[in-house]
Amino acid sequence: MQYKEMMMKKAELLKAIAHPIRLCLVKNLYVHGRCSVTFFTDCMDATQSNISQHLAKLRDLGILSCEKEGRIVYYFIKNEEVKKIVQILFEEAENV
Amino acid sequence: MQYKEMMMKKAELLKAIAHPIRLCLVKNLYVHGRCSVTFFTDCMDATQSNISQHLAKLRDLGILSCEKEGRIVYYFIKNEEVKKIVQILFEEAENV
DNA sequence: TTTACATATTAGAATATTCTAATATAATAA
DNA sequence: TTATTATATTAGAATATTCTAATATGTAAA
Repeated sequence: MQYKEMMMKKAELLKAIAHPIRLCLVKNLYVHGRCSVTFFTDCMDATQSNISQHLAKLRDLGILSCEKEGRIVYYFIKNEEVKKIVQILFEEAENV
Repeated sequence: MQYKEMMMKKAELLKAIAHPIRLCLVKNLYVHGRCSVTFFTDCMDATQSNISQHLAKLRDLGILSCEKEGRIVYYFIKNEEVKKIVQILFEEAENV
């Protein structure tokens, strides 16, 4: 891969999680492993539509993946680099 | 610090480096330790003005710091979290 | 004491992102 | 069936980001 292209790809990865709501989504998924959309809608201060849009963005970029069980959709982190970054960002933090 | 506030701060940190040029800046600084503005202007495909603006943004956020020697300004990474993230992103990469 | 060099600043058009509101879809329960 | 629950999609206004072009500032060499 070319240098410039790599910078664009890595920057895109960072940009995907560089938003308070999306960062909160991936942090919860890092901690809990697997969460439903309703879980996020309940614990976060955002509408269902907005949560769903942010999840879709992360899914489209291949950062998250999901499994449907009945009418509940469970999300989880697919990208290992993202897991490492989340770990670094919150390793000394007390809150979950 | 409150949970939401922390998410905003961490997301802001990520957003600062979530751009191809700024990521390239911090990666070079991670590898070389200390670089002049001209160094970046030469090695990157962007105008002097644009490089300077991106450096200013990173400086304003406390991610970079700089020292002036004569008419040359040398930049370096101040934020340790950013160093760790850059390391993770490029640890397996062959290009520098 | 002017010229060249190194870097910073400003303004604003072009582009991208974000959220809200409304609606759609798909699965289960009544 | 019909209603309810869980999630997704769409449109578009509001806001933020990015780059270019022009100019300013500070330092050193001629």
